[in-house]
Amino acid sequence: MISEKTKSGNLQTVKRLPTYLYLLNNLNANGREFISSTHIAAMLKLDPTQIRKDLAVTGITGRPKAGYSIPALITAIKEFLRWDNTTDAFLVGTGNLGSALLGYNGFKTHGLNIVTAFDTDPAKIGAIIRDTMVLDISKLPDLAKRMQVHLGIITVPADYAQSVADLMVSAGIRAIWNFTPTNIEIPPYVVIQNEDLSTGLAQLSVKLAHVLAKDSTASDE
Amino acid sequence: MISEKTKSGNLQTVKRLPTYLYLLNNLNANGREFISSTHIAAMLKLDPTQIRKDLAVTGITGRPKAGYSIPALITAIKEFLRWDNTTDAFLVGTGNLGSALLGYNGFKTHGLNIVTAFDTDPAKIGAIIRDTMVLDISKLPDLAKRMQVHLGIITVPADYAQSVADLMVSAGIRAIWNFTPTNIEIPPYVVIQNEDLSTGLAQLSVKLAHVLAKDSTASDE
DNA sequence: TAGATTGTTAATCGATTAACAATC
DNA sequence: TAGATTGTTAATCGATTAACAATC
Repeated sequence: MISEKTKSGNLQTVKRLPTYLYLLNNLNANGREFISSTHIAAMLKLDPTQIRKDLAVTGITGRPKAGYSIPALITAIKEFLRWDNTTDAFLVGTGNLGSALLGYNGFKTHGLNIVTAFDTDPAKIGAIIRDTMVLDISKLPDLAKRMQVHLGIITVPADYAQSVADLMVSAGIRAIWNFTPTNIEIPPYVVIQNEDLSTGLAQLSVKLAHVLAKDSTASDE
Repeated sequence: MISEKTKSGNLQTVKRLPTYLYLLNNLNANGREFISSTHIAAMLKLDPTQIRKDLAVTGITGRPKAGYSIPALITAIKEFLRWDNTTDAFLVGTGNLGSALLGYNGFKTHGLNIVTAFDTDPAKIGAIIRDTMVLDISKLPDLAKRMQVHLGIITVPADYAQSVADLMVSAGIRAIWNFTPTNIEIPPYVVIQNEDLSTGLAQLSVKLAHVLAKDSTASDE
């Protein structure tokens, strides 16, 4: 029942879909049934044509004058993002960030289920952090194969990121969510998503400097 | 001593600079003094021309045959990103993610100093989380003005994000790092950086589905 | 010197935005 | 009906990549 054309859309579109989904869920909770691209665009300060192009990848068509069915869009976006089914994942590294991710409830509505956490620290192994058991990392390969887990989350110190990734790959993990600044090398049949916070901080720093600089030159404009 | 041309570069370049910086710091720690765009490109799997274009925004020029001075690049990138001086910040919301950010040591090397945390929960107010004091949110406006804090980090539940942002803006905060999925409305003289994890998860989900789908159609290629 | 490398201009690629006929 | 809205093609914009003279 997956779209035959596999019109996967571009990655920029994929990045915007969760934003639309969040907005649509709010509208839906308010009992609203239809929404036009014009209205979505106004709320998100985006271009209406872009909204229509983005929504087109879900296969949902709108109705002239009425717009798009909100429940239909919600279902279709979730299906497109594979958030309609649960994907099991392993997390390695139960420090501050790892523990925070284990406790983040939002993942459940995004089809992500962190089934087991791993660490090397004997003080942590055997513990239960936010309802998730922490096992010795040596147990990962065997468990990954038995549980058919394909997604791995890396929240270890940067120096260990590559070796954890290597272990994951050898265990059959096919997708890695990397929260370290390390540039991890992986084979072509594995995908990686880098979620390094310093990237966002860099952008914010530059933007802040820019907006503060404008203050002093305001008289020039 | 800030560049007179204010050649701010594009945001894509800014996103890549922390990656270069991390790599350069590693090379520097190994005692290496020069590196060419060709070698950086090979290590990061990027285009050499893109590396040269990106590095040009820092004002550092390379030497034909030798490449770029690693220490000079490190200094220049840090200066460009404003990571050479410390910026004070407030954090609102001391849940799982907020606590994790308070404990993240990496921020120090990026010039970010979270001076105070805020919450509304009486059980948390007065506590000290990872060496940072937690105050009642009602203290934020006064303190922001007295301490001249311009950067705010939002790690509250999504429903409260807008009201926290409004409070920050009224207190003189000029840059907001938003970790909620909420589309926050801000005046034009304030900048925002959205760091919603679900965006990255969406991309990874689609990529994983794509790579798993390839397995079954491998015979077609 | 010979050749690896830079810095920059031109060409290409991809994503965003504009224009507009079709439609309910 | 009149007009708000869709879906799509064409135009524009911006970022990446190719080409290459200058250079150490």
